[in-house]
Amino acid sequence: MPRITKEEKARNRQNIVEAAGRMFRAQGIDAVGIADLMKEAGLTHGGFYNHFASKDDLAVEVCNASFAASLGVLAQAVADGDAPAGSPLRRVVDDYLSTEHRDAPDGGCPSASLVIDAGRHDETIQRSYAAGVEGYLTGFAAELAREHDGEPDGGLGPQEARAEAVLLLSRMVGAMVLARAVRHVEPDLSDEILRTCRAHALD
Amino acid sequence: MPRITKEEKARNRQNIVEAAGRMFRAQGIDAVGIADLMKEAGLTHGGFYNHFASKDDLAVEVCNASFAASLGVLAQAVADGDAPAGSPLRRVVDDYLSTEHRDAPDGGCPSASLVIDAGRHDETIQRSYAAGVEGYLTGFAAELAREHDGEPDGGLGPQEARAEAVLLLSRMVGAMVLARAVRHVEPDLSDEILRTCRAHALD
DNA sequence: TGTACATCAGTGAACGCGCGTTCACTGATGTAC
DNA sequence: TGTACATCAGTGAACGCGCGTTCACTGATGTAC
Repeated sequence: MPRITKEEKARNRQNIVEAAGRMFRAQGIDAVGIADLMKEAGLTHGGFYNHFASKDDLAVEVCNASFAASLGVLAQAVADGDAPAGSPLRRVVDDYLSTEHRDAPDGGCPSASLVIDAGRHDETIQRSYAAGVEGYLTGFAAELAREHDGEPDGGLGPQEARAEAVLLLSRMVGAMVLARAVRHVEPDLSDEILRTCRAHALD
Repeated sequence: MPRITKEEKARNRQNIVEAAGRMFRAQGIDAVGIADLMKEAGLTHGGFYNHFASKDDLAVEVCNASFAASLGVLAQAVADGDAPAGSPLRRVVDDYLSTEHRDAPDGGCPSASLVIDAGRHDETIQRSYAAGVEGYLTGFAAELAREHDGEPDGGLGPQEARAEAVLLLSRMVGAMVLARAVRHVEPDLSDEILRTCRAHALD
């Protein structure tokens, strides 16, 4: 059958990245084999190296793509502005700390799903991860400053907004990894962690 | 040379658990091989199964032992009571979110080092992990209630203390895993995360 | 536009490696008498 | 207490397996003329 169209090759590559995005986040980078991955993308394992120099190479691209997608969702929520359901950050926090996000790590925030994998792999992966975290912090800080703008006490200064962003991300990531770690054996505890942090994340 | 004394066997077993405690926390359960482990304990790999039925079996014991040791430190801090440096919780938080704890995961809190490993392994490991988390929460809640006791506004009710404990643990675990994930490529960001959360963890 | 040929994406067998686990063996310890 | 023997912790080679990666091969696509 091969050789294949250029467009088809590009589509195959895209499929690999997307399959890896889901699988790496759900199971961890090391737990996913090239063969599994390629099967999920509808291909056989041998062709992998027509697209990527190595598994780590793919992991970097996946990390970048996952953060880009995730930050896009954040930006969209902000762009939608204040809705009946509350401020954009309120909605972001509620979505983030939802049971749906906990139970579907394959589509979720890479800050939480890749937090341990990042530190244990290539420097290039760590750099991609760190850049993603920085992106989250910048986005949060900007929105925090905006939402507190024009308040009686003068709102939030840039350093305060940044500090609040760091606190917010730490709480959300911590709550999510803990909730995921205990969810199979202590579902009530898992729910409690999400619920409590949802209620107080924006304090 | 073998056979060996009963006491010596017990000591060897203890050495294996301690070596695994350090290595699993520092590198992750999957990243540590039986051979590495046994070498660190001063033995050869073949003897492993004289002590444990499987690697997962050891991991459960290590998880239990790590949490027990870690909770012992917490209890000790509480027993020492209020010192010049501040309340027991103040000192626990400062130690937890210190750069030393970040840079020496092999001796640190298993809530943070094993948080991803737990969810990806045996149910028995998850149960051990969940029990450890529950232990932390109970300890934090008790101490929080104690420290707020006799305050003008009547202190903290049990549910409030429990909620504060959940928030506190989530913040500390989140800050620590994030700080560790970015420390090699963005040391300033890593320090910032710790510093900011240290300053506000007890708000 | 049509033809001849080079390219190269996909296939699936194969390679080398390291892993968790098993095994035959050794010889000092533990124990029965 | 002394002796004979069974036990069993440690050793290191070996097993089977799955991994990341490589390779020879195929045949449709892309391209040069």
